[in-house]
Order: sequence, then C-alpha cells, then structure tokens
Amino acid sequence: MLIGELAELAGTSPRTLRYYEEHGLVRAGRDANGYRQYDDGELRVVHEIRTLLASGFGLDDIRPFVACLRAGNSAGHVCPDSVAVLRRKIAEVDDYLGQLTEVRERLHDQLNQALESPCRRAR
Amino acid sequence: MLIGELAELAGTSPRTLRYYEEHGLVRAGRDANGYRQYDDGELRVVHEIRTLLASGFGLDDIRPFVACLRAGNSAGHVCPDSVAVLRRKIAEVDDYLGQLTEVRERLHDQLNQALESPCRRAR
DNA sequence: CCTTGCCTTGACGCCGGTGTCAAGCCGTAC
DNA sequence: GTACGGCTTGACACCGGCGTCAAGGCAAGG
Repeated sequence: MLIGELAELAGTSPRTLRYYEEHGLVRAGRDANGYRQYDDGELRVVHEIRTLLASGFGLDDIRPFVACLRAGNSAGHVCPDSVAVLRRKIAEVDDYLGQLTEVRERLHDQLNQALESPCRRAR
Repeated sequence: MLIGELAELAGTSPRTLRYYEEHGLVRAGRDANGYRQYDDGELRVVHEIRTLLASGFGLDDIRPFVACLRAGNSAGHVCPDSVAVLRRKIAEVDDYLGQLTEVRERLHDQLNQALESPCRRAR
C-alpha cells in the first residue's frame, strides 16, 4: 500500500503519515522507487494513533499503545506500559476537569453578577 | 510608576506588560526619558487581564473587559460587550467539559478493560 | 515529447503568551 | 571616568501537530 492510499483509508494526509513515521510510530518499507510501502496492519496502527490524539494524548504517549498493537494484542491499551500512560492521562484529565469546572463556576458567577448590576457604558 | 515596578506589583514581567500594550490592553504614558509611565489604575487592569488569561480567555477576548474597567465600572465583566464574551466563553467551556467528560469515560473503560484482559507483552 | 499524478526530502508557517538575548540610551553613585 | 541598573526597541525561541510550498524523481498514457 502506498502512502496516499493509506492516508485515504485512515482519513488523514501523507504529510501526517510521514510525520508519524519520523516520530517512530508508523512503519514503512520501501519500493525500488523509494516509495513507502505499507503493511496492511499499519491501518490499525494509524487508527489507534488518531483515536488517542483525539483524546488528548501526545505522540510520545501513544508509542506504548502502538508497541502493544504490534505485539499482537487485539487492542493497544491492554499492555502494562499503555496502562501506566492511561492512568496518568486519566489523572491529568480529572485534574483538568476540576480546574475547568472551577473556571466555569467563576464565569457563571460573573455572568449572574453582571445581569444584576447596573453599569456605565464602556468607552 | 515605571514598568519594572508595575510588573513587580502585578506579579509578571516587563516583557509581558509591553506585549499587552502592543495589543492595546494596557496604557502607558512616556517620561522625558522615553520610559513608560503607568497610571495607578493600570494595576487593576493588569490583574483583570491575568485573571481572565488564567480562565482560558485570549487577549482579544479580554479587550472589552478592560474597556469596561476604564469606563469606571467596579468590575470588568458588567458591561454588555463583556457579557457577550462571557456567554460565549461559558458555552465554549461547557462544550469542552462535555468532550472532556466523554474522553474521561472512554479512558476509564479502556483501563477497566485492560485490567480484565490478558495481554502478550509489548515488543 | 509532454502532461499528469503519484511519490520523495527539506524547510518554513501557525497559534499565543512569554523568555531571552542584543545593542543601546539614561541617570546615579562611586 | 566608569560601573551599574533600569529602561528602550527588535527579533528569535518555544511547544505540537500538522499545512503547505519548493524542487525534483518516477511511471503511465496521450
């Protein structure tokens, strides 16, 4: 499979696939051409990457998940390394959720206060 | 008040104050020196900016709040323009909270699933 | 032969708020 | 005189995941 095809199948771009490869996530062989040749399994890898990215993971965090998939597991998150990252990310997300909730309340308070208060016009 | 003093009082840096000025948020007069001379009121302005930045606002969003303060209001969020931004931001935050919550659940599910599943070692 | 369309590597742009370095002016203290 | 500390403007560096342009190779089809 060539890079354009894989990109199409994975719903992304060749540029992106090269980027992933450059960061050690996706693997490709080479044609006599010099063209990248992708194994069928890489499609799953790319999907895994995209899903995790969408969940707020960074490429570095994703590496263990890819390794896990390559090791023949049915999912990338079942290996110890993945689990460790998973736990860390969950903690981060929880933390962030907490902060965001506080912010939300502050903003709500300000809004309510504004709706009750008179104001001079700005400028 | 000179830039270093204001920076100190506001808990930030001269660089940052110049940046705010460059973006039309903070105002400064000039000495014969060419040195920036700050009015006392600017301290409140800078505080307002910092607070809003910490809540996830961008500098552009903050502008109406500053205008509101300058208009003599006791708080930056009581003017119509500020309220509009406030509503928009609240909506953004709510939306983001929703997404983050979904992500959190996905991650929890994956973690639980991982804890039940056997796995081959990665690599 | 020329076009078209795939591929290659390399490199800069973006976003946003700041750190940081450069080179130089100003005033005060020694 | 000179050293020092505060100020000035200008400009590059950072982070991360790409978009996008440049310049070129390779294969197929007219």
